[in-house]
Amino acid sequence: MTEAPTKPVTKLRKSEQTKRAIVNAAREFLWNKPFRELTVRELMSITGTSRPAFYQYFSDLHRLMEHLLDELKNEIMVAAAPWFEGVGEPVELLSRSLEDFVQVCYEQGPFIRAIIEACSMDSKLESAWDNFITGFDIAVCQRIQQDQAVGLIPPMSAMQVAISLNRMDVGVTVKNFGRVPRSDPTAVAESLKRIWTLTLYGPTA
Amino acid sequence: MTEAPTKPVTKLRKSEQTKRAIVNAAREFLWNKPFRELTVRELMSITGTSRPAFYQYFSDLHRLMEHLLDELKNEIMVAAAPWFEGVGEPVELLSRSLEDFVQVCYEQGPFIRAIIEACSMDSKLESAWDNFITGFDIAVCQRIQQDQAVGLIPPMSAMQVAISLNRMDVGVTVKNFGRVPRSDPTAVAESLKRIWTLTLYGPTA
DNA sequence: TGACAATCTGACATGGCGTCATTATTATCC
DNA sequence: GGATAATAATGACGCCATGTCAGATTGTCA
Repeated sequence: MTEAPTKPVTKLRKSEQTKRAIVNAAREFLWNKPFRELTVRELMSITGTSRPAFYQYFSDLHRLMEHLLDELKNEIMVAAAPWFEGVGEPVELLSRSLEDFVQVCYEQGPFIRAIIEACSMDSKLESAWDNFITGFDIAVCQRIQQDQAVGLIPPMSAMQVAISLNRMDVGVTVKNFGRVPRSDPTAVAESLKRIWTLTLYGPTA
Repeated sequence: MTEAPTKPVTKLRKSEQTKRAIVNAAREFLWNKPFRELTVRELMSITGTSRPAFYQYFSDLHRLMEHLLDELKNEIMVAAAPWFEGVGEPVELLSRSLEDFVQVCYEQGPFIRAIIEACSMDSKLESAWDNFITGFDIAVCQRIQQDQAVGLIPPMSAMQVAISLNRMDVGVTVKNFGRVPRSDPTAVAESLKRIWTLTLYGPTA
């Protein structure tokens, strides 16, 4: 995904290996400590190699976070897919999607928080995150309009509601799963499911 | 509020004046540019005085943001008060509180965003913000439980729902009002009112 | 083995930060 | 109004993290 297509197949063993080591070190660090305390020196001291070596793989720490964001995107998209694409009982689908979504957020909580915190410090990363979540807004909006067309969801500003519910998910994730020890994901999922379904489909739980 | 009670009344003219100038310069800056671009040098160049002078009033930029947070707290509290304390039709009160709340968020949007962004960079400011919003969580939670006791709000985890709805408000504020040009506050308020009332009081709009 | 490319490193320049000791400016009192 | 004490502002300093070299080291082929 990040690879250029015209790249020789051989000779990249060691390089990829070191890059992976850096990413792992970052994950290890960010699981327990906030992004603002992450420094290139400390990060590379975890991996064992020297500080300038970092810049061979990422132009700065924010690019590293962009890499984490890319990896996160995939996981999230898979989890949320059912409600977006699926045919079947909408309330049921939404419920399942939210459960899977919350599960991913639980597992990735500290990383998600780190990415969001890093956004405040870098313009490009901020744009990348904004693109990601705006895509989500649009997807939810379309799904709402789809169900509105068949009368399942009452008239309302689909986009505004989509934005609101998505921002809620993000905030709830950061609050409950952003730092270890994390909250119980079941209770969080229950609450989110209630708000989403009540807002969109009314009292049909 | 920030003043110590045992302070001589005289002799503070010039000092307060300069401090005010710094805060104003910060507001001017943050209305258009993100917090990460705010530097002590540039800030003081707006006021005309030299860089070290800044440290006579704030130990660093984050303390300055803490000051903005204090000023924000007051405005928000006043706006949200009706639903919290008031007696009367709960749905009506909630509706009014949300409208006033959204109005404040609209007016203060870029500052709110700046405060939140600054939180990522400073542990103390982060705590201050967390205390603020946690207080809000508790207040909302209590209000929910109060209405649950009389059967107006169905059984649900009051605290989880309070947290979720509050995080939604924050996220929506940052998204819609965080940068100029800002969205139309009426549409935003409509959407929030819908979600809050549907979630808590069911279809009674 | 020789030599070429990939990878790493020590050393440097930059820029913002926060803190002095010192100077300039107020404010107060006689 | 002028002297004096308190308060405010300044220039210069050291610190720390960053990002970038040129050069050394490593690994891999012919």
